[in-house]
Amino acid sequence: MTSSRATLVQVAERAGVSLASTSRALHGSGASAAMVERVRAAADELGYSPDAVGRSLRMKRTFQIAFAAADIGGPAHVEMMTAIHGELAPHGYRVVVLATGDTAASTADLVHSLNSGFADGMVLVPPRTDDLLADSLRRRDAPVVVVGRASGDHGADSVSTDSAAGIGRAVRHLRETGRRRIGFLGGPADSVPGEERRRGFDAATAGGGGPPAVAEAAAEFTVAAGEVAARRLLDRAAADGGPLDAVVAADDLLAIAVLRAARERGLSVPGDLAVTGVGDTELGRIFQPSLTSVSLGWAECGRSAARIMLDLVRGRGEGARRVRVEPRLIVRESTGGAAPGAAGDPAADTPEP
Amino acid sequence: MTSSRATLVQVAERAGVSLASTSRALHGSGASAAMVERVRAAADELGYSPDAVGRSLRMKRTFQIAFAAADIGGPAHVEMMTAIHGELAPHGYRVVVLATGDTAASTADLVHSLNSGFADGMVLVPPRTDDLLADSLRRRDAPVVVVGRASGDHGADSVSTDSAAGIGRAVRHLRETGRRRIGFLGGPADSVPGEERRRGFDAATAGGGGPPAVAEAAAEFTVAAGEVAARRLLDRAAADGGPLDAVVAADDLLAIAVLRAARERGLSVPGDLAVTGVGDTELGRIFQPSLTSVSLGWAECGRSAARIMLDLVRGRGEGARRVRVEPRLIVRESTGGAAPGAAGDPAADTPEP
DNA sequence: CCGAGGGGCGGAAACGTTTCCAGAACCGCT
DNA sequence: AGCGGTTCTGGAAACGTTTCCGCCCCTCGG
Repeated sequence: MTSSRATLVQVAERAGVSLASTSRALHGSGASAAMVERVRAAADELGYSPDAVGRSLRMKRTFQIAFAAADIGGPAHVEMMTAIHGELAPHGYRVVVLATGDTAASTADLVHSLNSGFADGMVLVPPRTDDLLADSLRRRDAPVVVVGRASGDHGADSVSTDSAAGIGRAVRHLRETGRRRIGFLGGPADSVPGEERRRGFDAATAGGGGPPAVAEAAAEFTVAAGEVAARRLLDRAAADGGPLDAVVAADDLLAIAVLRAARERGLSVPGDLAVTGVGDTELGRIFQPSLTSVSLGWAECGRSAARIMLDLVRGRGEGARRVRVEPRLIVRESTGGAAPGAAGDPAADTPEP
Repeated sequence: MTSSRATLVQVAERAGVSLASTSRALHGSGASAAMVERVRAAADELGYSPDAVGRSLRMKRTFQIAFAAADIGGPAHVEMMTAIHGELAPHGYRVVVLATGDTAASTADLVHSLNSGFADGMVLVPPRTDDLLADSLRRRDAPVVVVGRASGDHGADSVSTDSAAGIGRAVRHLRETGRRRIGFLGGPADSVPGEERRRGFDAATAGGGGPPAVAEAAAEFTVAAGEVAARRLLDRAAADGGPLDAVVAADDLLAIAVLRAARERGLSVPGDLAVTGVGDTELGRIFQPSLTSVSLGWAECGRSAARIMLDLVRGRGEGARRVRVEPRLIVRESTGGAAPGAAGDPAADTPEP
């Protein structure tokens, strides 16, 4: 906290030239070499650094992009945020993080707050959607890229992964490796991912000839909640149609909960029970047994969203784009895949598209 | 992207009152009830929302706080960021995330960039420190709170945990539970945390009567790098003074690497080998066996830093504060502690201060 | 009834920057 | 020498807001 900062006018005075020339010399073009030299020197002497706010006011651009999600600490959002930051920072954009809150209404409020112009655009991961949110999206002043399926036709661009199809791949993989009785451990049914993944499981198991598929839902996407639901799931299946030989979980944390419940009951994984998760998180990669998981490509979603956003704020928006990132199944030990040589080494994993 | 936004002048015209009164009616005080009513109505009709940039220019406050760390995706930084956001958002402040880069020089640049005034202050987690950074901190225009030990006396406030003392607690705990030959698996020796934790281990084991302590350092704080170093550590100890019965790792990821290496060699944990980590990450809580770990209270660090920052930007800065967060040892299965009833349930853990 | 005080309002000046516009200087060409 | 064109410079006007400073008028106390 030394002195109060030098302004452009002071630099101009010191250099003995006009304000306009000073500005041009520092940032714009159309200044002579001598002028640039002279102004640079004056600026250096004064320790001048341009004021971001003044510049924003004039240029009507803040060089900031907002990233909003319900829980900014969750692995999915962290991965996206990191990717977004990595994509945006080299172009001179800053990332400001916001929390949507759990409801669609609070999310709509957040979108509305963007109208105060503190950022040039927003990458939004809505936890839930409804008409109110769609309305809010339609009335926005700045570009918004929605990550994940968002209901209604707000005019916003979107990036999403077909997690339902991803679940389908997990089910197919289990069938192909000889599993017959597959259970589903889902998440909160009223959340965007919870609903979609459940739908994927139902679609993948519909029309199968065997005993009806059994499903349970955890109250939250956490190991603790998952463990309770996993016990219920295993018990219910055993009592009603025979024990499961595979569980598809809607999330890696839930899958790990299944792993723990299985160990409680003395079931070996993948011998007695195969388990798959969703998200391809570091946790699942490192856990023992390592976890077969549907990768939703969060980092890639983030990158795509950031790139679209960059186009939009630069005025290259041609209609609402809808980018889809392909889910991939990463086979590891929990469904009988090979143990990776070194943990965290992606080359050792077996992608199965 | 409907129409371009309404400004305060337009609201004033519509309400038929002066600009000054309009501003007062909406935000300030000293406006009659009738005036407030009238202006509110006009603002609503026009869908007015105040411009953040204009306001910032005038008020010389952006209502933004920067959070900067080397890898914003790491568990420590994520936990801090979440805590900072949680503390700041209710007071109307936004959080913008920045990456420092790996070196002290790039960190210094980042601190310098704060002089452009895009944020009112910065919470900084420097990956490495040197005189250049200290200089940069001394010349800053906006308040900075440094998290973690930062060398030199820059005048900035700081929040840190004595991780060296935390390592000491881990060593004491191992001694008290009958471990005799304790090894250390450290991180990069030239990083701030790597250096400090190594120092803590040396201090805790100095003067012990037994065979000299054995230590290895991983190239990075990752499981993969840790596994390589862990194998070296176990081999070297066995060849030179007898096998270890405990390993203190400088990080939870490194501790998990030790767990894997132990399993490779058929060592039971905690039977043959006790293992402790640092960071009390979710990964360690969930892993099997669950990991005894030194909690550095990252969330608390973040909260404290945010609170100090809030005081600073509000002008209540009385000299450089140095807050210390106490490390706590969380005893779990990997050193013989009880298995938690449900994963992630902190009440089931055994804190040992 | 008069003066002091205060609450409420409007005019205008900032805050720091970029950029439009007009003018000046200079160059090359006929 | 005259003229069209290019290159550079300076003046001034925004951008949207808050707040200082007068001014008016009302009220209250003497």
